[in-house]
Amino acid sequence: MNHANLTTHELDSPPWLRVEATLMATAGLVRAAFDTRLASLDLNLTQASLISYVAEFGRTSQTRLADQLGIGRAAIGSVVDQLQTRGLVERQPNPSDRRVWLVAVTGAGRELATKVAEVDEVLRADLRRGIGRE
Amino acid sequence: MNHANLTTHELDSPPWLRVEATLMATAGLVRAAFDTRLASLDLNLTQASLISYVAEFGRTSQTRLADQLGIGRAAIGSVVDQLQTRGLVERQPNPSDRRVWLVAVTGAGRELATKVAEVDEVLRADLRRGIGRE
DNA sequence: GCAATACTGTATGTCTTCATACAGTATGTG
DNA sequence: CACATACTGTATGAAGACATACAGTATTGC
Repeated sequence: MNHANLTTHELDSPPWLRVEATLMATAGLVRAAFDTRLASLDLNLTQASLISYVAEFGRTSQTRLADQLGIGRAAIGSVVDQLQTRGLVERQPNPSDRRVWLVAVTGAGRELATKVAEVDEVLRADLRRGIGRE
Repeated sequence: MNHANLTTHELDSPPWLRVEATLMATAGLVRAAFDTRLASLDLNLTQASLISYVAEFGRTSQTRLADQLGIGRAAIGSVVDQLQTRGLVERQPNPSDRRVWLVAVTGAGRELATKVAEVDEVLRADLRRGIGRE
């Protein structure tokens, strides 16, 4: 739907900031590919990463999530809000530090995480096979 | 300044969407590295790419620029606005098609483009040498 | 020629992220 | 204990990009 002309960018184009533009474009393509495939689960890449991480490593503070996912604390808060609204994760207080929330995956969230893992596996195989030109 | 803990993300972390998260993080690092180095020219990566492209290939329609730079037409319009305000590029009418603007680099823009090329060369060398862990 | 179709650039609203500032809580030092 | 300092999560405003819809212009088919 939104990746109609994803292949328009010419990777064999001349050297005006070629390396970086190509990398950025590739990253965009990968993100788009994920978003497309995750759309059936109604998740974007960030949300899926967060759920996957918590499902695998258990309750995690938001600051740690921010570090692990490579985005800021403010952004993490908003993502947790979204997932919490949908009942996929929940915030639990940390008895030993009242500043932090421990983000935990719910039953529904754990279920969804397994589907995310399947999507991940398929797409990774596709990438390895070298779909298109990435 | 804004890349204080860029290295916090652990590239050797477990396999929860590892490949994609790493790629996205790396792209972010590269973009950040460019933005930092281009900040002295008061340009971001998109603006620099646009100027470099036009400086090298001459007058170009906005749609073509959008395709080449891998962003949408709406976004290109806004970038051209910014650069035009600063007198780095200008919009010239296309006599044979009154729908399109031909974006051309000005004298000041061409001058700046050479500096962008220098920054590009330096950073590319740094990347090749494998600064940090990218 | 004329209608239907396609294309260009712009306007608009939304989304995601960032940077900054802040209040509340912990921690370390004297 | 009191104070300064550091840390956590949130609020806020900005930037950059997207998708969509639109008006104006070209092009195509009849």
